[in-house]
Amino acid sequence: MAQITITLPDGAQRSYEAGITGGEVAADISKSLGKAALACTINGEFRDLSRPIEADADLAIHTIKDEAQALELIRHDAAHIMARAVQEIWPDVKVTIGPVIANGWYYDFDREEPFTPDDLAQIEKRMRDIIAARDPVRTEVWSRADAIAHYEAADEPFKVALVNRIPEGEDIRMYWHGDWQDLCRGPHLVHTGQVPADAFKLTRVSGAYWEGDAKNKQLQRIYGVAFRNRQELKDYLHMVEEAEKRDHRRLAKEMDLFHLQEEAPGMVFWHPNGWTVYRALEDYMRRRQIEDGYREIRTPQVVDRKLWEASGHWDKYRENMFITEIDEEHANEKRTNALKPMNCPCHVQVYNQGLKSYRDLPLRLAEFGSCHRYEASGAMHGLMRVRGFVQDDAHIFCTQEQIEAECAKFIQLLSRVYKDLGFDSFKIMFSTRPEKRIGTDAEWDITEGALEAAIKSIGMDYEVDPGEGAFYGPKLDFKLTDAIGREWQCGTFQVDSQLPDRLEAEYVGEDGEKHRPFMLHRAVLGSFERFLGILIENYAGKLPFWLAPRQVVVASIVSDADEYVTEVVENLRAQGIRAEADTRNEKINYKVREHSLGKVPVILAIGRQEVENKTVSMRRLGEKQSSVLPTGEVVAALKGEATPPDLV
RNA sequence: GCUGCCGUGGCUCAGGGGUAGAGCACCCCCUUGGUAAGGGGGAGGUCGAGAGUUCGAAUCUCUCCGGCAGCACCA
Repeated sequence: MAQITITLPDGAQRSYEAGITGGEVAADISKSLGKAALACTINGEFRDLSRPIEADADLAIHTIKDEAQALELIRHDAAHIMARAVQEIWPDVKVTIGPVIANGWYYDFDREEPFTPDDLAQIEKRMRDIIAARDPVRTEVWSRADAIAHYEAADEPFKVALVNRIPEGEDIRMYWHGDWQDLCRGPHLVHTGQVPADAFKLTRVSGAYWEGDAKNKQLQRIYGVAFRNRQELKDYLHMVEEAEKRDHRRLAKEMDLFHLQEEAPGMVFWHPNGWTVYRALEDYMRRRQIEDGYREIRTPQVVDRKLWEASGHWDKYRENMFITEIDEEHANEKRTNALKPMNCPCHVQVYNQGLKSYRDLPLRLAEFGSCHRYEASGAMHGLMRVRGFVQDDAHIFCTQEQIEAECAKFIQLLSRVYKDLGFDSFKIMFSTRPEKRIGTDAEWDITEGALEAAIKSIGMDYEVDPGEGAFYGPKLDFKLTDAIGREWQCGTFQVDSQLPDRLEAEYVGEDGEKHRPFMLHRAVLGSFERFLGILIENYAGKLPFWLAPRQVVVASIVSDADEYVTEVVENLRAQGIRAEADTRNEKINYKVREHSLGKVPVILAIGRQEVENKTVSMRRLGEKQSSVLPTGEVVAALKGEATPPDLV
């Protein structure tokens, strides 16, 4: 038998007979490692411990201490154990796929009856039985024909489809524990007892389409989460709770920002507090854009279908549009209008008024454009996905040569804005021509080429997202990362030669001839509604001072202080600070609690001493301590803090 | 839109075939109290809408509307 050399991560080398397995090496190194081993990495490939090693190799043995590998294995095996539990309880349920996802896994089943919460409890219990049985995991490589024959005999049509999809040359691998068997790439644990019985939880059920396609059959998906030990599971569940606390829908109630109601699904009723934040953000954006050479315009919201037919929206986008008709009884003319879902066609109308010269380009037309889109009922979500919203939209009409400079200028604006709003990093995605598109390949070559040249010249990293462009042109999408690591796609920059063509935009060039301009669609925030949702969640409601709806509450401790409280509020307001008095007949504890829950950044408490000394007792949100300071000093300091970042 | 769950006073929620309950908020009274809920009293709901079953429906059934979670969608 040939001898091979196994090199361990610390550089140590050991000699074994060819065909030895990772598990045997682990046991040979030490008895305890043999027991603790979960899986291994052979020459960089994540493998079962039972995989024979036929030639010299680098080998790493993984135990529960290797977090990434251990979690992958635990979650993956938990998925299999769950599928087995389900089939043991309901033998007629068909299995499909069960991948590992963030924090856990899911498995899709084909079953007529949906799973109920009681079912979940029953499945969990059966899973613990399987774990307690410590069934060894065994694997074999099968031929495609055998695998298909097996799954046809077992009446598992989805597995047949999966086997057929495995590329030629790749192993078709079967796994067993107990009598249960599944098709899987692996690797898996050594036995089912290595999944911690007290560190997983089935979290929810939902429908999910086979192959993610709404045209296909809907399956029943069960989600689970799994960790290495009970504490990690507890920590995770705690984190989920914390994330729920920063849900903008919940905070909106606590802070009295806005509400939604049945009569206008997906349309926001902004309350005074929420609208104050909205306006602070809008005013800021307006200043930033004007500073950057944009001209602001305003275009109609209800527009005849003729324009949408010309732009292509009637054809490509109608199912997402609100269509309006005038009541026949009263109308003496009959026309069909649509609420605008986008601003671009209207902006071209503004551009088209009067003959444009190359000297007018680039022309940057901005609009905080109110748009309406008929979103699927299940898509709506607080402020994040609404049917009526306002974009910080603008269209730049320019020549091909100007695209690069405009792109650079836009990214500079976007970086500045994100930074001002508390987001330090963002990712750029470059989306190229999609399957369904208008325009010729030659036109796409031009727009894609121009956009990629622009992003390259800026020298920032970007990822390519093939086929994800808009139907009229390629785009850059900008994804920012929030305080708890979630990514949000907000900004966009799109190159379009189609719409200027369809709506016949033109300019007179140096040569005296008429030319088509390019049109750059761009937004920094995306929609104000959504961006405010992101801001609220990012700051967990504790908005920066300049954005806070109520910046200061001045509260009296005794009613003798009421008069001075009013005076201080007037002083603050004179400096443009959003201040309110709280002279209610309540104790200071009560007032502090209420305004803290309302996320007011600064509370100024005033008692007899403060009145006497012309001071205030200042307490900042989140701090336990308060400090007594001269009123004038506090007003001046807060005035500084209230200044928006672009005016500092 | 699809699957599941949910819809009770302003908010959070309990109840559940015999015509409604709590806490908080609100109003009134007492209390003037130093940094996250002082005390007492009062008012407030045809239980999402419509239809059906029943002697009787908020409670059971169906349809619709809305919400939540996920899926699909997000040019």
